[in-house]
Amino acid sequence: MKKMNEKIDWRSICPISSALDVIGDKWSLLIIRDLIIHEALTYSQFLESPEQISTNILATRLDLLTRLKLIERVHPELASRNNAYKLTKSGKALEPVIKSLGKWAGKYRSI
Amino acid sequence: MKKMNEKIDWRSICPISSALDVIGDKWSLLIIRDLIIHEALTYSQFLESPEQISTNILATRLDLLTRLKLIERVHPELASRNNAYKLTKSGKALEPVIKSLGKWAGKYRSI
DNA sequence: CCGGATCCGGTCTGATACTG
DNA sequence: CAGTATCAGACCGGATCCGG
Repeated sequence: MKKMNEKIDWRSICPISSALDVIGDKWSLLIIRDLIIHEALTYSQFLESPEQISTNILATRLDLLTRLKLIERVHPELASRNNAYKLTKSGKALEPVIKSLGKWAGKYRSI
Repeated sequence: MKKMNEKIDWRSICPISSALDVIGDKWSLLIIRDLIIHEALTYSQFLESPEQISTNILATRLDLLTRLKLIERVHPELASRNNAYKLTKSGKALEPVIKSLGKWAGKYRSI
């Protein structure tokens, strides 16, 4: 551990390491972005996203995000066919993060 | 360093995709976090971070972030020895993103 | 068809050793 | 101190296959 003698609030920044399994992955964030925009999406609807995620990657990410409880099935009682995914409460709570990220990108990474 | 995936550039359309070049990578984000906290750090100081980045990864990430103009050398006129890195203006502008991410992690991901 | 699972070549990662 | 070189293994992603 490093010394903590700064003015910035360390505790609001340090948990970043724990968030890395979510935001440290490109595809996971894109899935969350899509769900923020569209509320609920099926497996094949994710595949239609412009970024062209491949099926195996999508499957592993959906599984990961489900186990992390950031997303969940819209109708858990149904079979997988035509079942959609939506954000959980903690998944929705990422919206400010994604929005501030989008704001930054629009300002500093526009072409 | 070469581009990792040279396909159709959807990043020009979606700002989030464009931002994922930076924050879609675990180590890049940690480097930026460290620089937000410490203002300026040398190569070996990065290596002391608790996450234990390895030397080759650190070198490639510092190079990537420099080329993206998110970080820069504190004394460009000096040789690399004892030279530190700091955030550029656009790098600093990521602070709100990182803070909101930290806030989310602190609330929804137990430390 | 839909929601994945499996296979496989190629790329990237990261621990370690090494160099100026 | 600030990086390279190396190399095995993990991971990505495209194609294909499979169960319901």
